[in-house]
Amino acid sequence: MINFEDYAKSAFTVDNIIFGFDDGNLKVLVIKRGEAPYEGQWALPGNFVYPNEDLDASANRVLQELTGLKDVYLEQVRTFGAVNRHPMGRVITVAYFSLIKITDYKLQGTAPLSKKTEWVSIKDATNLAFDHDEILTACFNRLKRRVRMRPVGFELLPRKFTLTELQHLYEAILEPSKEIDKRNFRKKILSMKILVDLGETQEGVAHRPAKLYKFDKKKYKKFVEEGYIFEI
Amino acid sequence: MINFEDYAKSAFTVDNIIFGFDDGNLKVLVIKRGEAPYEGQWALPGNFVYPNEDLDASANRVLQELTGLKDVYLEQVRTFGAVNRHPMGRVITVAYFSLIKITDYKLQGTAPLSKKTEWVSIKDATNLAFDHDEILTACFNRLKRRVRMRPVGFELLPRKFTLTELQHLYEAILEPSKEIDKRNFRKKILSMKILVDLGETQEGVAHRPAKLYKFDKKKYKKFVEEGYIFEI
DNA sequence: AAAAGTAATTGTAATTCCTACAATATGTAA
DNA sequence: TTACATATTGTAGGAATTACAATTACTTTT
Repeated sequence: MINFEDYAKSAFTVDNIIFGFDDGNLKVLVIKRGEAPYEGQWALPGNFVYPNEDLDASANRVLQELTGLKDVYLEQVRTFGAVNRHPMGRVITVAYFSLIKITDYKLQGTAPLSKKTEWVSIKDATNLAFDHDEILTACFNRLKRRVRMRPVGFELLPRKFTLTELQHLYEAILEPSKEIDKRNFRKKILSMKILVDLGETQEGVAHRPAKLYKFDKKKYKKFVEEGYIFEI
Repeated sequence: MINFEDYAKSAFTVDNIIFGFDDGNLKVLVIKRGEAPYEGQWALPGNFVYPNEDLDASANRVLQELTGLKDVYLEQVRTFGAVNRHPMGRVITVAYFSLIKITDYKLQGTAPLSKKTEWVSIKDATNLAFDHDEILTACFNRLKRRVRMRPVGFELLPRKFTLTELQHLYEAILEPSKEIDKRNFRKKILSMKILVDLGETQEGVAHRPAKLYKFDKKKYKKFVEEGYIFEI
């Protein structure tokens, strides 16, 4: 139970919007609130920033408490501070988003918290508590832009993936735009030379198995130093 | 004199980095601090967020108190909250930047505050108080990106401008990249059809006078609704 | 064993966009 | 009248983007 007196007249929090990709859909992790305000409603994961905690550290903590994961992609998006955004006082929140490999999360299994969590498709994540609809929209918009300018999409895929999976990821995120041409997408991605053909293929599929690739982070970094600019 | 007790254990502020364009150079407005900490050092303009004030409103207030201007381009950039960024306690700051027509500021003349302010070229704005060097860098980087994806450069120019002035503006902001080809720049900008030829020319110059243009905001908005994406 | 089903893989031509590059025009100052 | 300073304009070559469909490799069904 949070005692608001402890946080003085005003408080600040971080919210960490956790994105995952599963079953061809972009998903976000939501939490059912166990206490007022908005008890019983779904909300985005967040927490107060501790007095001796940097902002990024706080966002990472929220992630780790929920998923057990650390060292994942994390990006600050925007700070929300409308005077009445929190019914119990002035609370300013710094919004972050994380990109995780949803399979890793599944392996962790039980979340170490008693909170009820759920992955929901981005389009179904509405009517959230507080101003979380607005926060989610801002984070999703940022992700759409980010994914086109930096190779962060790989953070959402398993280490080994097929080109079709990668394309589906882009389609799920950029959705409203028209669908992507298979040949042109492959041409473009492969021409970047930041994927490694692992020489392996899919197993257990009822059709021609696809080749598996992985993202070559070191090579990408080297290219960046040489002035390369990722864009899709 | 600020009494830190009033802001409890932690406080939040906004910093508003005010950019102007003058004499072919991108400039920022800095303030000489009149009190501890960092007394006598240059700093970025900022202030505490009042209890009943939204964040954007707070940033606008900082701008207006300094320049008398309102209704100018304002954008939130990032929030800085390192535990020890402020020597007198935990202070989290939300960084914004504003783009103003420096000529308008000059007309205002005397700043209504007793603070000593100065326009300095972006490259000379170093050794600022607090973590303001880092904040300025973040805002400048954001501006570089923004100016290529949205037609915000016009906010820094007088209402009527020449194509050469516009090009110089882009060169000043994107500087480190190679200089822009005159013909290609004009072709590109004019092909966007978001500039209006005012049918007037420069006066008082010792050479062929250039045509004056203005940015057609309404037309741009209509194009955006039709799916147009500005890029330079 | 053959056929049907399913998704993976691959190339080319047309078009659009980007880049490099220099001569002429229009004003003021000497 | 000449010198000076900057404004204005076009074209050709190369690069990137787009549109578009047949063949391949594997599993499942008959």
